[in-house]
Amino acid sequence: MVSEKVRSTYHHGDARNALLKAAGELLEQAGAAGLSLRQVAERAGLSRQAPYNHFADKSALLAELIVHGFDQLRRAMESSERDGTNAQDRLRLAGLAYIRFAQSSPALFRLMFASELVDPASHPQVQAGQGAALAVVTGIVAAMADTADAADLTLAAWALVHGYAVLCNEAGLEAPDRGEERAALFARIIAAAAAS
Amino acid sequence: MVSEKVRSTYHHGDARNALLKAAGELLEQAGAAGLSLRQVAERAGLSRQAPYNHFADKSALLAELIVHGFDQLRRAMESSERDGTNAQDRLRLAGLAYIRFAQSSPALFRLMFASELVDPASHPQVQAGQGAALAVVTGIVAAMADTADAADLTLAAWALVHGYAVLCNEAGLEAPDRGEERAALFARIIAAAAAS
DNA sequence: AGCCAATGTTGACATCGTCAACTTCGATCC
DNA sequence: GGATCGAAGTTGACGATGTCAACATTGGCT
Repeated sequence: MVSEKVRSTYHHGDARNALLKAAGELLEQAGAAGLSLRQVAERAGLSRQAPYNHFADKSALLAELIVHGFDQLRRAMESSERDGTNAQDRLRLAGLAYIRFAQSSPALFRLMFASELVDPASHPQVQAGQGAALAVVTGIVAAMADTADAADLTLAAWALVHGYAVLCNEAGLEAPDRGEERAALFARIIAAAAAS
Repeated sequence: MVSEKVRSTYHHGDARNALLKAAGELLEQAGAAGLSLRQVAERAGLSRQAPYNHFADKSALLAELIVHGFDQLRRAMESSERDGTNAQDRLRLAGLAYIRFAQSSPALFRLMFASELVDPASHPQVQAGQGAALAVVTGIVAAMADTADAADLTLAAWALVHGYAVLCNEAGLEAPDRGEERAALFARIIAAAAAS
């Protein structure tokens, strides 16, 4: 099924993508700390050192995974947000997409917000990805509050959903099937704050 | 200043505490991933293997640090909460204590919510510490809402403050000196939700 | 005085990230 | 078409790490 075909040529042909794919699989399976470059290379059918032909070092590879993750997250929020009937509903759907993303890719989600492993400051692409994802939230909240409060409420909305997602994943806050009602609760809270 | 006194006896006398202290220092300095047991032992004036006389393995040592961290956090929230003039003000102060804790010990705070490094499920003491800290929030929020909404709002309050703290530390959300106004904002939001 | 469990130490091993040096190949120029 | 050159791939080596074993030292109890 997967690209397990034995490499017949000396050159791989698509090593970079193979490495990224292998890394993504190992990430969810072993966690970011347990992910070793050597295992990634082996799973991609390459030697230990091969990753260094395509990435500066381990954190550069992880940074690519993170960028891809923020892309997925942004797209998930954008596409589900469109189905909302009003601003509060759109915020609810975006929040739900955020929570679902964190639930379905917990290790990637953790990595995306682990500045210790991959410092966004030294990987500008990561910062850009974060910014693009946040912009979705900003866009929705702007429609709910007057401009004076929009920044505060955007921050609160992001913090609320992000905190919930983190606490569920890391502290076992509550069962994963509560996501839907929580997204509704959070949207209601932000809407109430916008109205007051 | 520190306990740098050369050990004259074969037995250290207070090895366990010395190891914990050294680990705590190295944690903030090198991060949880960069903290090595061997460095901890060396800093405590012991040999590589000495930690294994007092802790089952590396994660057991980290678990102890975490427990101590939750104790600090709970105490900080409890003591500042007492100065509040009403429920909203008490929530504001507890939130501020939470944010300040995350700012002053970022590596410890990260470790406390990194289930990948130290799984709370396999370290019951960690879970207990988390629960005790959360109980403070529960106590405050209970005074703001009728019992039907209390659980929802407790969860929201925790998520809001935690998310903000995480995003500041990990994503550089905003400058650390905004903590005070943010705590006030968050308390206002929860109060508004309780009233609606 | 003598023993024993707690505590401390060094030896050894597999694994990891990464630097160096070498090999192989495919595209480009005469 | 054959030489060439850089990109891509490979193995060797090193220091660091967590941890298992085996051994050394000691303080307290009998």
